[in-house]
Amino acid sequence: MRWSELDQADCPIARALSILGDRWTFMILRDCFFGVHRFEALQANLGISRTILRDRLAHLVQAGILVQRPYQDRPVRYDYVLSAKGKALNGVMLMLGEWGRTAVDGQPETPIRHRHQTCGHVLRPYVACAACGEEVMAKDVRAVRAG
Amino acid sequence: MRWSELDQADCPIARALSILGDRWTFMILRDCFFGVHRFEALQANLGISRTILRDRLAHLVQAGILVQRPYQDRPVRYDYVLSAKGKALNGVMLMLGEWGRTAVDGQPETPIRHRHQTCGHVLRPYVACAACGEEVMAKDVRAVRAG
DNA sequence: ATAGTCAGTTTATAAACTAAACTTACTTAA
DNA sequence: TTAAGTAAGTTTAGTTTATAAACTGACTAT
Repeated sequence: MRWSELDQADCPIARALSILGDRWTFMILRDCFFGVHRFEALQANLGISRTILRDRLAHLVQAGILVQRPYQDRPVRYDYVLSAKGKALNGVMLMLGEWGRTAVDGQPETPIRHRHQTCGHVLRPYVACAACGEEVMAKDVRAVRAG
Repeated sequence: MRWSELDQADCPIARALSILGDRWTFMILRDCFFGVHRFEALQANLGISRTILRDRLAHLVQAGILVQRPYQDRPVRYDYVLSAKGKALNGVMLMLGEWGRTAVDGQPETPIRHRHQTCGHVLRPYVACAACGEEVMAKDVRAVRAG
């Protein structure tokens, strides 16, 4: 099976990954969350090849995750900024960073990366259930398979 | 820059992605969360090539995310099951699925995939702050860049 | 004029992926 | 006791993708 056929899958995780699941797209989005918005800055920061960056940015724009916002004319140059759909990835990003800190590095107390502005504390994100507000543990989730 | 150099990065998201960020690893883990544990089952279910599956499973075992648990001898055959480190990805998986449902599909009411056993409701996961318990919005997170 | 910036495009080369057949080590049914 | 079947790979050949580095075009600043 080709990766490009994955958007047909009967599973929201598969469809999400058909957009985000390649080697650089997630990293580009991470930079967008950190305020890096321009081609040259992304290329220099990620060390990605320019060909692939062009390709991935075009995909993300087409998927409605990034939006091109011109910041000059003659020649036209764009900032690549997160749309609402892109900003909706915030939760995924936070949990991915938390996993990297705690599970991969084994040390949650790395140099501060996020602060929760509303309460002022260093952010330790966790996933909660909208119905009961409790933290969702893996063992308490009954997954129903369908593709 | 090569993808393989990414594990050196000074960012927990980058280090997480150096393990998970290729085209199939996340899909393999999704299947593990859904209870698919064997080579043939994963291969048939994902439609991935056997060469890549072998490679990715070996990587995940080496990274301590999956554990091989023998289920027969002569010849030895293994189940690939999630370790604690692997189970810690639960939050990432849930948020990724939620993003797929709401942002990509635009319809949160797809056929039920997860139920929260402790409260009995269909799971609508969100990311909360451990300090204040409030939902974490993208605008309320001050990200400090460092690589 | 000359150099510099930004966002690409082109090209040759290198790496990764796919599909399909093959291998090993068994088990079960005829 | 041969013949199929199962499970987990490995091998091979061919295709697809990615990389690095140079090049292009449209400007701006000195």
